[in-house]
Amino acid sequence: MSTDERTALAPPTEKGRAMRARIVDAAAELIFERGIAEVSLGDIQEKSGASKSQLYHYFADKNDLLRAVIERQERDVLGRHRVVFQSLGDWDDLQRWRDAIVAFQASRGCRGGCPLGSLASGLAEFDDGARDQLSDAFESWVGLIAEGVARMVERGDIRADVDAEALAIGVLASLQGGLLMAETARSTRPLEIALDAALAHLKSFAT
Amino acid sequence: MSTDERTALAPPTEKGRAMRARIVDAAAELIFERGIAEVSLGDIQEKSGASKSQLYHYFADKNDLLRAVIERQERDVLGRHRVVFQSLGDWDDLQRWRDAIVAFQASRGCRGGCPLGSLASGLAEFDDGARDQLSDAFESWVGLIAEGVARMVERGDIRADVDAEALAIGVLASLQGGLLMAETARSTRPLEIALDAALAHLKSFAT
DNA sequence: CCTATAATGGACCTGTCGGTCCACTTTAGA
DNA sequence: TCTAAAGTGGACCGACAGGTCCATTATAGG
Repeated sequence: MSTDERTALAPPTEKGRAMRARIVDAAAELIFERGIAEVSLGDIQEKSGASKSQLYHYFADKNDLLRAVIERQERDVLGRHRVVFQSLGDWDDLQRWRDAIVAFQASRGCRGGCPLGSLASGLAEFDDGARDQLSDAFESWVGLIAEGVARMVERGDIRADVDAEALAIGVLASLQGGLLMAETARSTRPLEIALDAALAHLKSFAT
Repeated sequence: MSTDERTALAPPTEKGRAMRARIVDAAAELIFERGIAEVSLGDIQEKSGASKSQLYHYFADKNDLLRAVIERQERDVLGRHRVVFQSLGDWDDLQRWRDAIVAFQASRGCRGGCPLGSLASGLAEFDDGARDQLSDAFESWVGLIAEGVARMVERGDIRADVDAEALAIGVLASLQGGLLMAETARSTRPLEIALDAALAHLKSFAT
């Protein structure tokens, strides 16, 4: 599969934008808790209260809606992590970041992995456009983490000769793998261990 | 969803076992290259040369077949990694393990992630039985890696006070995350970096 | 050799999926 | 105030999914 047509991003009226958002939100939530394969347009209709014609009024087809869902999850996830990494102060901040993620997964009973990670796994071999989108999302995420690392370098917490981007990629990979294993085992333990290992690796570059 | 009935594992005749294996192989391959959602029984029929009645002769339903696929992939993947970790000699062996994984993904053009990882991501919120199965598979995998670490401890390469299982979990998480990111980006770079970070973390416990 | 069981082919059924269509109502703004 | 565009409801459709059924052919073992 490759890219299909795309509908205009923003409906002209307030009402339209609200409806469109409700649809995307409903789809995102359903997909997060069931996986892409188990969500039909009918389910999305029911949850959002939209009618069939509304779905096709705001989106060209199911893939177009899917892309909107990716966009939304990217905004959501990156937004939450941005506030951490753009003001990364010290090692304690990083530890708090780790703890917050673990606590969040625990609060969900370890149901569902990473909103972006599971989309990536489910769409990578199905829709090249979606894969590109998700690849960009991961890249931005890495950039965010790398910014935090760079800030710690500036502050003198981390050695100046490190490759901040590579470190960031390592951290994100540990997070993704940890989330997948935690979801599968329904236990936060693998996630905790994976994140601890990632942070320990970071700390090995402490000044 | 929860567990359904299961067919007897081994057909009585040689012919039957062969046909059953062909079906599972075809299903495994299709699912690996397209994802679970994009594979229908019809596709599996076509690829394996089996008829509808054969599918339902050897498997209770689609989920039963899916479970057989998981079993097969577990045997396959763990088998390949077992030969490495059950004879883990030194750091060079680990490096060769890393290189082999990277080379394998590269040879596939980074299409498809981990056969077990993508099944886990796609089935965790859909079939509890499958999730348990995959959770066990990950656990065995961790056990394998931990064995290797333990062997290096015995040889005196790694400090004796480490938690081998925790280290193994960290390594597997990095592998899973790295594979997912590599699949999404269609580049082995994230995988290389993730594995290098994991091995560096291991080496930080070198004697 | 004979018979019970395994293996096979494929027509067929039913539900559901993504997607189309058209008639109707609401709303913005000239 | 009038009208064009936006928004909405829902009947409808063809394709295809998973799954059932039954008739037929191979085959193993007494």
